[in-house]
Amino acid sequence: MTGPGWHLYRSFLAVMRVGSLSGAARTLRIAQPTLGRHVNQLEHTLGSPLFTRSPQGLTPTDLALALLPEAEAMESASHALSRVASGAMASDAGIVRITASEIVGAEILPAILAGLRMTHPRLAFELVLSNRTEDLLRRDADIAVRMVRPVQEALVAKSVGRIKLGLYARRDYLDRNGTPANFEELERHALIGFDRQTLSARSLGDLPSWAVRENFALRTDSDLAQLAAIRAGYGIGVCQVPIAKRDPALIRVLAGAFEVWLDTWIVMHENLRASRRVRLVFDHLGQELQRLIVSAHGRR
Amino acid sequence: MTGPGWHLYRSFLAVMRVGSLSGAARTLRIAQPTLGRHVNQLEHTLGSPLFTRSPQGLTPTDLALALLPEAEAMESASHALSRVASGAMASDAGIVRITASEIVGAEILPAILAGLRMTHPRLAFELVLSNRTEDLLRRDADIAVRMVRPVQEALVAKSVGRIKLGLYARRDYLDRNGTPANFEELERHALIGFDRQTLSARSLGDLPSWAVRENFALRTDSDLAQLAAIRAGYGIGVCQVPIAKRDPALIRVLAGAFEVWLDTWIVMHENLRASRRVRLVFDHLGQELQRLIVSAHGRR
DNA sequence: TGATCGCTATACATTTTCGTATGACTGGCC
DNA sequence: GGCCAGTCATACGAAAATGTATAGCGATCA
Repeated sequence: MTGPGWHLYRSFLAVMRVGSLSGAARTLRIAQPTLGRHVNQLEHTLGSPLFTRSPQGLTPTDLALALLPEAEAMESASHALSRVASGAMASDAGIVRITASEIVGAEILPAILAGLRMTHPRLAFELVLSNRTEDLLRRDADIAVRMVRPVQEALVAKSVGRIKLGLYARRDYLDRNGTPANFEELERHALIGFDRQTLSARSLGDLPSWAVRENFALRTDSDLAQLAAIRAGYGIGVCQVPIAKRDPALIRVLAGAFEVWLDTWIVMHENLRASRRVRLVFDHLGQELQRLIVSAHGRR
Repeated sequence: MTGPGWHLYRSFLAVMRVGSLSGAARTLRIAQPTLGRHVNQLEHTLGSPLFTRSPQGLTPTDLALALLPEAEAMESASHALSRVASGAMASDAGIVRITASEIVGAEILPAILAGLRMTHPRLAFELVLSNRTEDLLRRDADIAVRMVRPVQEALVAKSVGRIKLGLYARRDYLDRNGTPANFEELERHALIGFDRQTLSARSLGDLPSWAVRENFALRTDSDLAQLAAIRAGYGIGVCQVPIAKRDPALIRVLAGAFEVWLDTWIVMHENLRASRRVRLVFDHLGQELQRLIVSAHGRR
């Protein structure tokens, strides 16, 4: 009827991650026999074994592998619940979990969050850097910064403008290799691009003809690695204009020919409207991002 | 650190729904003092009261209202977990939870599921009739029948063709009021349409000029009520062609002028790929829907 | 080959949680 | 006004879950 208690699945998750009863018991700070009983009980109610025991530890069965993502989803929900409950009384205390792309999360958010924490020192943040768009509905995060317009009805979305993308290289690279004047010349250069076609690459729409995998002299799906390569003078790559402007050594190339805009949204789950803490962060994030974008594009 | 146990929130949910400790205890089949202790403990760990007690029952505070959707999300995850675990060993036993639009769920699915249950009598189904598209990611259902192409990466989607929509009325209504020959004449008729603009109405794209709220002689957002009104001879309304064909009394009007196609998808969560039971239903549903659609449009 | 380390499984005392019984209170109804 | 049906709160014995201590087993290494 009403499924097994949550603590059974918590123990199950720990065993799946650690691989042994003893180790899992240590991480959960409970006794090992307790954990063993939990697993036994879960197996008993399910009617099938979850692990094959051995003196070296426990190895999961197919059933355990099938159950894993579901148990993880429940864990996400549990964490979300704890977050909402955490600073429920005070409006400016508690945890806010934010997801964003790697670039935004590493280059833009830290400064904004630092400012926010100056005025609200009781806030704490959790950052999840990923390009998956489903984090909010699964409640893996409270707030998301996304480059695509959200379509789900249960989400509260706010547009913060469009971020411009441009091609950049470090000054000394261009001094050594020359500055390309058109797309044809680009192919002779050390291009930095994606490895497999990632979501962030796809979101740019149809790719120009030179932007194919074979032309890239450095291929990686990590946007941060691409940025680092540009900064290291490796070659020419795509970079967000507001970020590139902070580094005087980075020079924009083919400014007239290559210019792409990324629609930027900040999104939160509808349920969190009532949480003043999340709203506070949501509003602040919206203001700062908006300010950042218009100021960067104002003095272009 | 690790939030309060799930049983506390389960008790919390029951109290929120029933409104009293005693009543909630009855629904959960536990003792009333136990439930009271649960609520007390939850309030203690949160640091704030959740309810204001009175001899008439408990009324929730703002904090309780904020926590409610989160706790419900966790309940959904818990149910999904139980479903996956339920018939884990056998491939054709257990519960499969399906969500679909009202029309599909009430007019099309029952027959298909009945056939499936003939060959697999140990299957059980749960039907959720709603037009919300987020049910799958929130794990409110295992399988969804949707009229929009899913965009989330975590979903496995299969197209089953396009369902045709047409304007229909019962024969005797047309005998009494005449058959419209063009859209202008349509406005003199008893039109059946939406009340507020619903999602299913919006998914049709831009609406024709006569399809505005003011022209409707019966306004409801329930697709089932619209269908019932057509069948009752109330007037002219939109109906799926495969469904209308089953009722000889329903006559299509303006067949050449009004014709809209609904892309139809059947979707399941990626996590459930390993579940043979869900796959079984997924495949069967896909086959039957596909068969239904092509046969209906073949002998048009 | 014997010592050691890590693992799981069992035995028993302890703590926590739960259920039954009961008291105290409020509101409606005759 | 007094009775009754409903509520929440408290007391105490019963049941369940947990922790400590220990035995048994396999792998590794000198």
